[in-house]
Amino acid sequence: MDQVASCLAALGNVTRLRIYRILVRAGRPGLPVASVQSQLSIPASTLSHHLRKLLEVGLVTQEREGTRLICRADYARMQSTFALFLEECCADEQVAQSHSANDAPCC
Amino acid sequence: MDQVASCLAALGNVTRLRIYRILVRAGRPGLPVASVQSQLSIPASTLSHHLRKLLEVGLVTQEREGTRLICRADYARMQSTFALFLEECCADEQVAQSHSANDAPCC
DNA sequence: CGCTTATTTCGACATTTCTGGAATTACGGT
DNA sequence: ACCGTAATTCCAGAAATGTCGAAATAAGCG
Repeated sequence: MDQVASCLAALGNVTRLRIYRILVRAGRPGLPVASVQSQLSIPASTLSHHLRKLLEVGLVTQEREGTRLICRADYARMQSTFALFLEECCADEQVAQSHSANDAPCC
Repeated sequence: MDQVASCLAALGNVTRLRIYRILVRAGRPGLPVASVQSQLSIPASTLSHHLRKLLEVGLVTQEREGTRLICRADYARMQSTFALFLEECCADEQVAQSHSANDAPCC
């Protein structure tokens, strides 16, 4: 629960969401930090702070490749972050006797 | 983008995540505020603040039923919040010539 | 109307977050 | 060893967030 919340909090910032989106789109090969920066035009220190937060919660991994640092989205962590909602949907719902027009299934 | 970020930020707090989870599990019928409170044992004012934030971003709706206020998770908003990631996964990925053992598809 | 239950608003405080300039470390090439 | 590029850490200030008691508002009931 805490882990999910911290991941969501990490993504709940427009700048970090942009960063993460870029990495998600980049797929397995990932991207060097500088390449991410060039797509966002924000100061390097700001980017570094945000990347660190994404690293801390495990949504992103880094691997050094010579002078550059490759960032990749961790898809497993992404999956486990969102699974909570989709799996538990209406788990506690009481079955109603009569179904009205508004009773479309929620999931 | 901003909307998605604000929804994720709203869920990126353990207390609000618990509240939202309870409502997601409750399904279409929803739950009155007091019922949510009894499952969390937090002060009413604190709960009210968090509920307001969930309302503001559209993740939760409220409807008065006599003296009680029924809260429901908005499943459409939940869907649109998470869709971004699953849909855009590796959209920008370059197709590699050779596939190594680590090249499992990410989505 | 007055009472009770349900819920929100107000106010105030401590804590965390976001931002970015300046200095620092990391790495490879010459 | 020195230089240039890549990236992080340090620092500091402004702004937002989380918490909750006390007071206020809303709705039904006798």
